[in-house]
Amino acid sequence: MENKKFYITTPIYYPSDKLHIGHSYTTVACDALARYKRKQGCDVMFLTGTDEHGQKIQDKAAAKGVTPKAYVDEIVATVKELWQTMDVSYDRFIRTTDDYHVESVQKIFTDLYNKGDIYKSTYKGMYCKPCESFWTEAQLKDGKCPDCGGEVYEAEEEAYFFRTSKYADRLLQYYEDHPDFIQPATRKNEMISFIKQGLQDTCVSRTSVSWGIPVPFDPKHTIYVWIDALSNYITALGYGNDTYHDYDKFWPADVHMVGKEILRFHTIIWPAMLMAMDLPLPKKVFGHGWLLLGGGKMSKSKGNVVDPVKLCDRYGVDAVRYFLLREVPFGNDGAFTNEALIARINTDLANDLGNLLSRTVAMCEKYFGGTVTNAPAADALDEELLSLVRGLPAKVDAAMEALDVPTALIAIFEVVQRANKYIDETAPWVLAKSAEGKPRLNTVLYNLCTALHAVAAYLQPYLPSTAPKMAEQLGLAAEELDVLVQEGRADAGRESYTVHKGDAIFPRIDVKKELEYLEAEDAKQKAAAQAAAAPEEKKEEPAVVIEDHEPEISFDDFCKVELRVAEVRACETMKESKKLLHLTVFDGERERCILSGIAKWYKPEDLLGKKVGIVANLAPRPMMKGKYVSEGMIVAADTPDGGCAIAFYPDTVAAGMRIH
RNA sequence: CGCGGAGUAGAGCAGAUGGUAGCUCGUCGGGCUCAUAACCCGGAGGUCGCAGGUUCAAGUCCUGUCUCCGCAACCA
Repeated sequence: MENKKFYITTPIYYPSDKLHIGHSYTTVACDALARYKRKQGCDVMFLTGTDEHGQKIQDKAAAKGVTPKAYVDEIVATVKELWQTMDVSYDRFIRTTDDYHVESVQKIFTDLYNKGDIYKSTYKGMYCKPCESFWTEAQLKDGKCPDCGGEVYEAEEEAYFFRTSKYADRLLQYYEDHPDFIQPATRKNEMISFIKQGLQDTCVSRTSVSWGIPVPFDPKHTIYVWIDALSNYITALGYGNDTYHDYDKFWPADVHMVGKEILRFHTIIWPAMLMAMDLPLPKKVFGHGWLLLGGGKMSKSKGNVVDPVKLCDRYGVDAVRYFLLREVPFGNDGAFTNEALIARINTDLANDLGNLLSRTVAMCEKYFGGTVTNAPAADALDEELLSLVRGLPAKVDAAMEALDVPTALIAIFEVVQRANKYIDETAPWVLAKSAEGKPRLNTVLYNLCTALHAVAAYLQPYLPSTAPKMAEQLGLAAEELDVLVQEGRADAGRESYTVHKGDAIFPRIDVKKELEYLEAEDAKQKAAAQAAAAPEEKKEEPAVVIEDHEPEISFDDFCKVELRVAEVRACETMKESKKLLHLTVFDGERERCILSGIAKWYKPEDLLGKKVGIVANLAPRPMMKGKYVSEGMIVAADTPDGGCAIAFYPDTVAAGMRIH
């Protein structure tokens, strides 16, 4: 059999903060696929890494008083630790700050420039010098700057653009010729309609961001995310550099696994770049759903991130891996809850799998001193169990080929469930009571061992540390599991099994106790996030770690922010927007219009007549394509649930009073 | 106004090409005792968001409508 190759990638993660369980989800899914392919004998390249450039990291590092590189070095160390903790078997880890990547990216950029697919242009628009802002014709107010009302003039702000628009037709054609390119299929239509709305060329350089790869022939420009980040999938193989030499072997990639939020970049910009470079396109891009928490996407500022390290420490890596791989339906969003996590561990792993192994091994020892021998299946019940076992490889393979990991696991657990039922049907403890029942008893236990042998073998990619434990109890060498998967068989047809009882592979969790513990932990974390989000709050809050500090400013700088009390004189929802409230406030001198993105949490009547704090000297901002101008900002604190809380002043405070 | 997704048993979800409404958890009842108070069987529970329409037949197709959630315009 030829040695097939398999190249799979995770997105490269942005190390502005520690990674959370959502990142683990993507990466563990890739790991399962990579491990499965390796077991089948494929030559696998599993790539992951970090995307380390850009403004946000530059800012974060500055706030912390360290260089960007030092900042990301620290985070990247935690990323690698996380993958080690979670048994992620990546073959290569790329950092966009790696020298070889930088070298390749500069070559790619130059190459595309020479081919005419990257061109230098300017932002179209009018520039207002005092505001340092560009405006489109539509945004201008009477031909003047909508911010300050000053004169604007055409300016020549340079930037490089990639000709994405040129490839629109070829992309659509490609989707049609390769119906499996975008997975799952439902997302394909979104991409098609996005292209049909008309593609803009992509801005691929910035002059305002310094933390990045310089454009080699024009160093005041920094290469902006797309070309830098997306090309990691080929630079990591040695494209354009001499550090690696696997490009010919592994490109095109078999799968780019990405979150649905970045699917567009991977199915439009990246393929267009490859077309421009005359390189083959990846075979599949899979946009998976999100692991939702409390109905929303996880985010650090909401204080609702789940730390995978904590979970692994408490429940074991394989339990967490199993939850991630099993709980989220194929291609859909899934919810993370403590209850669901514990339920999965208890029901599937402890009750079904762990207990099956335990009872089987216990009976082998109790009735036969540990050794059961092969005997022909004599019964319809035996055949039912064994045929399910024999059908397992095909089911798992079909699911894995479709990248449907949960279905592969379901197939494996069907065998587990059938085996538990088989025990009930054959009632070994009854057979054990009579001498004439002994041969039958041996057959039953032997068949159970066979089923468990198959289960352990096929579980390896998903539960890499559990499978060997099972093998040990079943008296199998680790290689004996591999042989089955490699040959696509499930019925080992072994002469005999000599088992050894061991510890429970998944101890059952006390649900009530555990939920109490987890809720206490969550509350702790929320309090920390709340305090971090509103550091100016009172001291009675528990002491917590505050992240996102701003750099120190002088008192004079603070005084530049004119905070004032204002009275809400009118407040309405807007038919044009679900998120905005349209407020008319009196600031002591005049009424002004403020649009605030708080409609989700406040009703007009909640605010009407109230005294609130506003930023009074904030530059007016045109919104809704210039239909409205918002003249200020309501002062509000973030809340842990992602909402916000507005501070109200007592009626005794007159509108217009300064807030310090 | 726009684009996309979703509304099916208490909860969470399946239900290509229309033909007796399924799964997991929970619940109720039973069985078993080898096993991690685990395992196995059975029952109850749904007018499939609402209103029309096509059809011998619609959760499944069509029209309208309500609600929820994302995305983009817009949360200074």
